[in-house]
Amino acid sequence: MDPRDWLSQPAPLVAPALLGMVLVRQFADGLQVRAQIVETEAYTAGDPACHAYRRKTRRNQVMFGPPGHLYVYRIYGLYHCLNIVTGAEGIASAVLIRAAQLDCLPEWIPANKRRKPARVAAGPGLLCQALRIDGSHNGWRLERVEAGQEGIWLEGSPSGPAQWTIVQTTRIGITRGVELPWRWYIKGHPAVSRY
DNA sequence: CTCACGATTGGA
DNA sequence: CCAATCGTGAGC
Repeated sequence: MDPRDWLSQPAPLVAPALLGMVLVRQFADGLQVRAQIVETEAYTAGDPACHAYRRKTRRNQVMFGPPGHLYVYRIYGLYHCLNIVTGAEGIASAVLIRAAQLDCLPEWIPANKRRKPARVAAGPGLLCQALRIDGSHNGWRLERVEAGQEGIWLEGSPSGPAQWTIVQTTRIGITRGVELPWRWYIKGHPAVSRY
């Protein structure tokens, strides 16, 4: 299935389907880091917690664009958060990738002995740090590129093998739209940001 | 133009 | 519990 097709569904449908899929981060030097998505949240037009709730602005404009692109924003002036744009073009909708399990430990990860290797991407800010994703990637399209080129893409099938129990809860860290149950994670997974 | 605040994190 | 740190955008 063409990724563009299923990503054009509303974020609350795409978010749980992304669990278990692998976000592949490839660098120009040939290094590839694979991150299995274990926690997601959905944000949509009409959702008071969504950055695009009020209107289209320079920051949120990517969310109004076609699905399959990246919406990356800076948070607290310190970190970045990665979203995958979903839904029909013209309607703001995106899935926040909150946590993932990496297949290796990148050398640029700050040597913090307190954090277990399984948890280097256990949070949206940490995930962007681990995959070296920042504002320069805002608007990028999920697209497999050849070796030697920088790129970000998804692998695996949506809602792949139902080998885990998926838990659905309310979202984390927001002050509006707190009642919407639009957070999903793989039950018991060590890389989930918070339980 | 101003200024309060945030889809976070790490440390006290 | 609280500070770090700064772009955004709502409101004047």
